[in-house]
Amino acid sequence: MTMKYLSYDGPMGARSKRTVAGDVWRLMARFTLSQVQRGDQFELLREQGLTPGHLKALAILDADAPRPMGAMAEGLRCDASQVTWLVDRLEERGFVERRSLATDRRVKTVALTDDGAAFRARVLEHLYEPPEALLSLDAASLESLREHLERLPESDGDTWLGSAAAR
Amino acid sequence: MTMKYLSYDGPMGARSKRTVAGDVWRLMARFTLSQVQRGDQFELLREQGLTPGHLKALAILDADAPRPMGAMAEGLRCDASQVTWLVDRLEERGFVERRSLATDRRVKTVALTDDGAAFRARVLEHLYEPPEALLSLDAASLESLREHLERLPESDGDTWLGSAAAR
DNA sequence: TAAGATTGATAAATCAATCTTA
DNA sequence: TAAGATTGATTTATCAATCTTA
Repeated sequence: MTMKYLSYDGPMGARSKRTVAGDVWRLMARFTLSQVQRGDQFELLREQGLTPGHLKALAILDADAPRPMGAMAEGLRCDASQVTWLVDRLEERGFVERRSLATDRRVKTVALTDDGAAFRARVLEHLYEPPEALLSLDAASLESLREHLERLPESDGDTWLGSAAAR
Repeated sequence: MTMKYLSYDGPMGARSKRTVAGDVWRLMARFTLSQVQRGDQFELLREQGLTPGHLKALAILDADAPRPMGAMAEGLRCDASQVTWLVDRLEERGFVERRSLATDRRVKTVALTDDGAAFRARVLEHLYEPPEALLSLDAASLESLREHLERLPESDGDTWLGSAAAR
């Protein structure tokens, strides 16, 4: 409020809002990224010699609907060659299988196996476990956070685990 | 409330709190990671042919206090050899310089140059700019988010940009 | 020709030697 | 011997051919 005359972003409200948004972004990014870096979420994957990219690949597969590799690359926001590599590893472990598409023989689709669907479920459940640090907040704070975070716009696509490469 | 008798996490309060925390974690992680993946924050770095790891390295340097490479590896939670590589690139661009420590000639410290300090400031400022999506929330929501996020415990160390490698 | 998947080349990370100084 | 930095080997990503089918 004391900076009213220093603002050049427009009226006081706008300046203040941007500042608060900056604080929120810094706090949220710091917390999330330092938690992700701890990597507890990826234990199960590492046991299998897989990377966070493989989790992302599993996450965008649907047990009932084999998905073309090209569509996976789009969903993962990564290069087609990376999908080749990811699917190679997943196939070696018996989590997915490639199928040829009868209607267009250029296309290969990727289908989850039963093992793959089970592993996918376990690893996603583990991923979604809230970090201990969050539980140090009281119930009312958590409710409030949920309420406001729910208002954020959806990011387009299904890229919430970061690039296939990111960890 | 309808699940009271299914809970095995203890009293209803505990079960409910963990569930809410899970929602918060999912919402927060999804938002943060999809924003980071867009990579707008790293434009300035890419122009210089540098990676998010280099930003992290710059971020933990202090213009007034050269830092031993070993201490950087600790701060960055990465291998010493990665620090060698990061500092090589930063030195090529004139952003830092290696110095030998007179009191222990095994140690090399890394000092920001004037150019490095200026670049560090620009790039951090850019990084801290809140994403547009956050500004779609109203001022009251943002204030509430800030208030509650501020209660989160500090992550130990200064690793908030993720591993030196992560993007 | 172009679309879709793969292979090969390079970049950026981790892990295991190596080399210098304490 | 051990600590600190570097170099080399391997893994995981990106970018540029290549190979097959439409």
